[in-house]
Amino acid sequence: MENKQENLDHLRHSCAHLLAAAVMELWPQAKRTIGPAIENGFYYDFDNLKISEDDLPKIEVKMHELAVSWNKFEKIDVNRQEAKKAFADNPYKLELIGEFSAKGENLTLYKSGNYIDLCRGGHCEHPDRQLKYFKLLSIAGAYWRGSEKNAMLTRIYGTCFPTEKELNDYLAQLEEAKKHDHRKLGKELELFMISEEVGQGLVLWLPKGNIVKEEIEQWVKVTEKQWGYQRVTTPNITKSGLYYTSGHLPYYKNDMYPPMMLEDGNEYYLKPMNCPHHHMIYKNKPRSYRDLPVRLAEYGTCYRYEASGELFGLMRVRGFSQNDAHIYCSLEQAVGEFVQVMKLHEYYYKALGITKYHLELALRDPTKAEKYHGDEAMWKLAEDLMRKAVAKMDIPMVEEIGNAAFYGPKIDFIIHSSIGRQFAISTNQIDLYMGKRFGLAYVDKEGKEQTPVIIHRAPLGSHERFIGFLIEHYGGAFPLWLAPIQMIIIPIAERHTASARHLQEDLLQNGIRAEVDGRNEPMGAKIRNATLQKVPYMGIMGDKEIEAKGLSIRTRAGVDLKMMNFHEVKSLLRDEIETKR
RNA sequence: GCCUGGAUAGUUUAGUGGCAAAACGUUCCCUUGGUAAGGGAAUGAGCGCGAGUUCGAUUCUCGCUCCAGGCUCCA
Repeated sequence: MENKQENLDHLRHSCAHLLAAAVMELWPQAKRTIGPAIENGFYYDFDNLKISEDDLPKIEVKMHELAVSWNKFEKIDVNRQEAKKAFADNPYKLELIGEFSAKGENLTLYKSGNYIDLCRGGHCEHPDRQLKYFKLLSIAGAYWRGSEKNAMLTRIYGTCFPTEKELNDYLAQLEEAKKHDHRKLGKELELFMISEEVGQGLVLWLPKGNIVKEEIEQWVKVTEKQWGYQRVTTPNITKSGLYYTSGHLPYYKNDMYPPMMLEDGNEYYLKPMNCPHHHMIYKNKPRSYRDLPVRLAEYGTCYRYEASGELFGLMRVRGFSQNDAHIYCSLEQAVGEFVQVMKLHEYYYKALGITKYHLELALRDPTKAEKYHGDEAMWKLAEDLMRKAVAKMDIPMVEEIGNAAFYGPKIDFIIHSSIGRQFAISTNQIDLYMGKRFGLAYVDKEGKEQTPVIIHRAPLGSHERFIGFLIEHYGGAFPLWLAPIQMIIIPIAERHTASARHLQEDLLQNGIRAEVDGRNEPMGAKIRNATLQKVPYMGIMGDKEIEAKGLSIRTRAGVDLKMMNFHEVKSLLRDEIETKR
């Protein structure tokens, strides 16, 4: 398995060489930089190259032409002088050569056909036979070495497979993924919109999308009550002082909407997070160790002024409502509470059929101490507590250096969408820092004042991101309990419409979201429309059905469930609505 | 924020330096049907916004806004 991946990487890296060779033939003035294999293909970055996607086919043709003469990759060992001479006109390669030789690494060139590149190796054996099934996918800008301080290069993405079938399957999968894009489905199914007049990154929930949102929210309220949370509501704006206390101001000012100045001289900010508000509620009265843990939950609306290029459908927005809560507990309770938080995640995800996810432990970057608050011992303890809790679970975890919050490490749940995108849905922390900043306290058994540990958690992230994820997860075909329209009744002819309306009333009374398609269209057209709208159940009503006081049921998957009487229809739907969550 | 590309009826798209096209949708008429599109008619954009070039700009140029693919960032 591992070997297979390695072979694939070698193939793709070889293909990157081929891409660079073709580009250099077509645009000799371009400066090559690097060209690695990546998860689903490869890329190569160039400076001084101005091309558009229309040029990609031309490059592909040239690649096929060149590949014929590439019977092998020949390794050439060189010393520093030789390497420098070979890339004298390429500052990027010179930079790399300088670094490699400073580290004492051997310098190697690889020659294939007439093309030579600086490379540490890792290629396929027979490029002329193996480099056949590739496709250039897109071009993009990318900073040299990933730093926005550096030059913006032109990146060409492509992919390559050992066989034509694998390539075609992958390309078909990309096409399929486009159909599941939540932005496309959001428009087609009328779930949400973003209006230029309202503002970038500000979501307007349409009636159908709002049903999904409210169903989720209702479910969360019931569930979290059972799990020992108390619900609160806090306002969307706050005086600036709270954010100086938290330490977010002035450092994160750029990520907040600018303040409103009031006549009394106070600045008010739209809240970028709910934490300080919940802290104020905790602080509202003296707390005893007997009260702990205190778990305060809210679908809190936050605003963050994300950079315009970051905005992405529902997944990255400027205004959103978080499935947020803060748990105030003693140090001894922290691990147990954190375990419970992770179990709540598992409960939610299992119910929704989300099976692919992992944890990401975000630690601070020790070389950038100035970015972080708090002392060494606090960071160590917070990390240890979270690791202890994770050890009790069976969820894969990766570690990321440098992604920590400024006041502590965090653990994100990353869930994988059906079309291969990954999203950080939920951020969780054991926070040993903010309690002190906000002067939070409880009285312990000995009558001494202690600072509570704060656990931040948001299993379902924000409504916006989470529903965006669910749209892609289900491909728009929501389970019955979430479906905006649960059943559509299709009268065959106009004389059946009154009975259809009558049944609709009955279903509505039974808490089932039913509609009637009363248009003057043939039944086939109505079925087609309901199927495209991914309505779970269609109920056909004609003479036979009225006669038998029944309904002929068809699912959106095209399965004919035959005629049922009204009572059976109702219990079929009610049972499914109640059990499928 | 940065790079590249885009913006034409409610939606999806075609197109042109000289009156702006189609399909779907919507409305009406005919049809009253048995499991993924029955027929006809009408309606609807002045081509993202602003400026420039031109006799004339939706089309060319510049700026801006928004969208897409990336990069960077993400309390």
